[in-house]
Amino acid sequence: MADKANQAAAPIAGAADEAVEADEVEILEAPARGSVDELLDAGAHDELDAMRHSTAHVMAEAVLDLFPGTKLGIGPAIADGFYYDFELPRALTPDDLSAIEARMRESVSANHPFVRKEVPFDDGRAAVEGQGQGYKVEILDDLASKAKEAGEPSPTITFYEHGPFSDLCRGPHVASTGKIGPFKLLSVAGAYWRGDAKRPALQRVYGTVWAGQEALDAFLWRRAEARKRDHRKLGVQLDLFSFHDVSPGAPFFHPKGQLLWRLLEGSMRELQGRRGYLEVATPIVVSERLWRQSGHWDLYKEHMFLVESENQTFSLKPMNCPESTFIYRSRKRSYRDLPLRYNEYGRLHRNELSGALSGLTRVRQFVQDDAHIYVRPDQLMAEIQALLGEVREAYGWFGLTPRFSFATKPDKAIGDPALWERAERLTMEAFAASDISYELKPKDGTFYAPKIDIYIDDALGREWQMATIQIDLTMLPERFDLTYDDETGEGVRPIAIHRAMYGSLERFIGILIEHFAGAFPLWIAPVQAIVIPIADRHVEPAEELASVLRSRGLRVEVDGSNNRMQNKIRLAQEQKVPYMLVLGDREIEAKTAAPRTRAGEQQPAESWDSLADRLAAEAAARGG
RNA sequence: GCCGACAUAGCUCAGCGGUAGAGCAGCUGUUUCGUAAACAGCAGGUCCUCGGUUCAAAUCCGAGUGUCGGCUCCA
Repeated sequence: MADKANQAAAPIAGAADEAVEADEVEILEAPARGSVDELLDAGAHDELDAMRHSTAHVMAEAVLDLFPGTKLGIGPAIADGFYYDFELPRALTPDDLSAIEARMRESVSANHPFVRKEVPFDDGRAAVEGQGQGYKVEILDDLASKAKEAGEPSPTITFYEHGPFSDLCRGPHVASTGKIGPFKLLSVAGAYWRGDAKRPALQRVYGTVWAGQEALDAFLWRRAEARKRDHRKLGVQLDLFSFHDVSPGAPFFHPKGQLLWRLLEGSMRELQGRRGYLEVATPIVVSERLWRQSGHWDLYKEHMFLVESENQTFSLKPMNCPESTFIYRSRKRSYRDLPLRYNEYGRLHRNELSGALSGLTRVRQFVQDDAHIYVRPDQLMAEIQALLGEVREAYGWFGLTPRFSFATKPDKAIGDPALWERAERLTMEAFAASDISYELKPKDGTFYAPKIDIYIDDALGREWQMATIQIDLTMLPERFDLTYDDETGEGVRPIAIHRAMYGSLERFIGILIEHFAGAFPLWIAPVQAIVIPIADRHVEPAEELASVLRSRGLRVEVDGSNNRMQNKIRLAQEQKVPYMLVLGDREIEAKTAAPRTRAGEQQPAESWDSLADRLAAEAAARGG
């Protein structure tokens, strides 16, 4: 992102350089003011970035003013705002943030111009060192050594000044502090200098700034909305799952959460059955010998849970792939056997850092809807095409539109280059044949496989990486010595495709909760309809109606409590039950029901049977 | 793992050195109601755990556990 921003900013910086020759000093023009949408439409994202970066400078000015002696780290523009890393004598509190914000507003009101100064390297380094800004000195020394490696002299460096504040900075900036739009400081968090746990921990202050008040408000609304939809909160509210300290990083699924899980799993099983997958199950506790053979032992050991027994070391499997090869090799395979599609709902354990755990999205154990497909090289393209179709179908169940990326051979890759070339070409042809566009990510594949990643944007416009398809040319086939006999009886290596559609079921459920804000589509709603009898005398008919609906496979509850109807509706609404069926004298007499949807829509009354047929059909159709 | 914050009833939170509180949920009773909260009563807590300071600790200090915000989107 920052790289992109910097590249995009390059022409501006170039123009500035020319002006510098004429005048020594260049003031960059401020971006045109307007809504963020206008800026984006105008392709002016980098100008918004310039403003964000400028705001970071103003924040640094304020912090330096309030906490003299503060050492500055870096302060870039980021996706929705900016941050700056500081080394401070004490931890910042929320009150400090307000004080910093107030001080920043003064600087903005003063409308200090941003002034660009270009100085020879050594002078700049001396100045920074004189200010006691050790981190900046380190940045400069890195620049110098990089230049030296490239056989170039130390570069000229630039400072940006506004008012009393001066900072080593590549720019660009807005013309003056007054051009900074409405902003807000958001949070403070720890961050290592250069992301390195061995280096000092700095305090990172995050803020956001936008071109206009509406844009800031919209951002803050999205942020608040995301908080409301937080799956950790909704999971408790909707009684789907809970977490307990006896097993950090692992959810306890309640009946409704487990039901949701089984519906997702069932739907995928149905698709896989149609596509000729064969479900397998492999052991969870596996000898370390397997991981030595697969190569995971060296690379992944510290993330594995180890178990000792009778002088042997076992691990809880962190991935399924090596084990499916044992099934492949359990008998001699013929070219006629392929493609062989093994799918497995395997429970995996990965010992993530305790600080990295978070709800359902970062867990220590999860289930992957994994599959390993062994194909002949001549079957590769057709199989990829089929897989792309599977992705589209499965994501369609949730009304999600998948986006695809394709990552090709990295520099340090293993395996036959000709095979790589062929696999990449066939994959691109499969995309073309499926009429699917994709983003090409050159050299971004894994060391053993070109890789297709699938992304979605959720209801709040957040991007999530979901499914993945890896075309494994060498890892499983070579390391586990997989072969099949071709027409001439000669042993040939198959290609192994690793694929997961949901990825981790846990994470997928977390994303669905946030995407739908807990209001699941009918087909996965744990309770699809609730019958609400108005008075006691209506409870028995309510049970009758529920039976009719249940006989069509619908998941139905009856609220037989002595609450008032209004309260029953409110509770059902809070549980995001798709259909509420209020039953009183009128309905019972006519044997009808008039559904109220959770959106508050009142649907016309219809007979119990036709209602049951309609809802059952809606559920069977899946779809978000 | 590291930095910072937080941990009080099932949930959301108040109390911040002097015997533990509210709303919601729960239970019991009354109410039988027409599309987002009927009324009353009752019950509910090793104030995360362990240690320390103090006449006295939910409150202050230390350690542990868990949760939350982060830990290159690089001048």
